[in-house]
Amino acid sequence: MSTKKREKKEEISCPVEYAVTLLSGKWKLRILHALIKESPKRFKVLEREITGITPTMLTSQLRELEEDGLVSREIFPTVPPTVEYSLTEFGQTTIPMMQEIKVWGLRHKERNQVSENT
Amino acid sequence: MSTKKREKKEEISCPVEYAVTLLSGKWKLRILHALIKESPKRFKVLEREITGITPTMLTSQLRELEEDGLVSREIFPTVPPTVEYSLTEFGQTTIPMMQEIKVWGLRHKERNQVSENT
DNA sequence: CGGAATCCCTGAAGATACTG
DNA sequence: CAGTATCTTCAGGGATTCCG
Repeated sequence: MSTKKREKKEEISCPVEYAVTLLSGKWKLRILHALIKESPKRFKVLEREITGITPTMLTSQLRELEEDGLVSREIFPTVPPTVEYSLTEFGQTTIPMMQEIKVWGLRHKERNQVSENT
Repeated sequence: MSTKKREKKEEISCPVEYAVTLLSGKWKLRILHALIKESPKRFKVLEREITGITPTMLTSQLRELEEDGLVSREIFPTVPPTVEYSLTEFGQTTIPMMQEIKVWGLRHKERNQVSENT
């Protein structure tokens, strides 16, 4: 059953809380990032790219991103099954946000390293 | 003990993963958001503003934000103890990112509501 | 007021096995 | 290949209590 605690999205007022609700977790942003870099991508490609994720988690996170309209899923009835994931048009609206997150991540990383190395 | 799983930050290469590691969780972004809106703020003020958070969580999240250099803590030895939290200079580098997150949250919220309410 | 410490429970997520 | 289903574990986080 995919009935989780995600159905009370309507009651949220704060936009930040809203975004957090949709994007929190270790993997959502990583998946979006991978799809922003290149899309569509196959399941296995995502799995290899997102280091540390398990297939189970990848599936569940992709499903949630799909539910939220950020990612679309296309199945090709080939003999070895092929499934491709793409950013939807709405998913692409996350690009500026993801860009800022990436920039900030870089900054913090550098900051951390100068204070820890040498 | 504050020994959590957060000490392997140095091994992370992906900037997005980096940011996620530092900001994941329901509360970090909410706290930053609250402090961006106004800073410094007292513990109780934060607790009231961030609906749903428990004092325990607020404390622990503030400690982690402090460790990561995003937030600073100042104690005033008044009779009823006063503790104020502020964004550090580095914490203020999150402002553009937070702004994008907020903007995106607003977008998604509106999008959701038109498809759910008449 | 602003915490720290403790107890406890739930649910997130890993491992494994099986299917189309 | 791309999943689904099940079982189990473990730690995040709530409630409560106590302290400076």
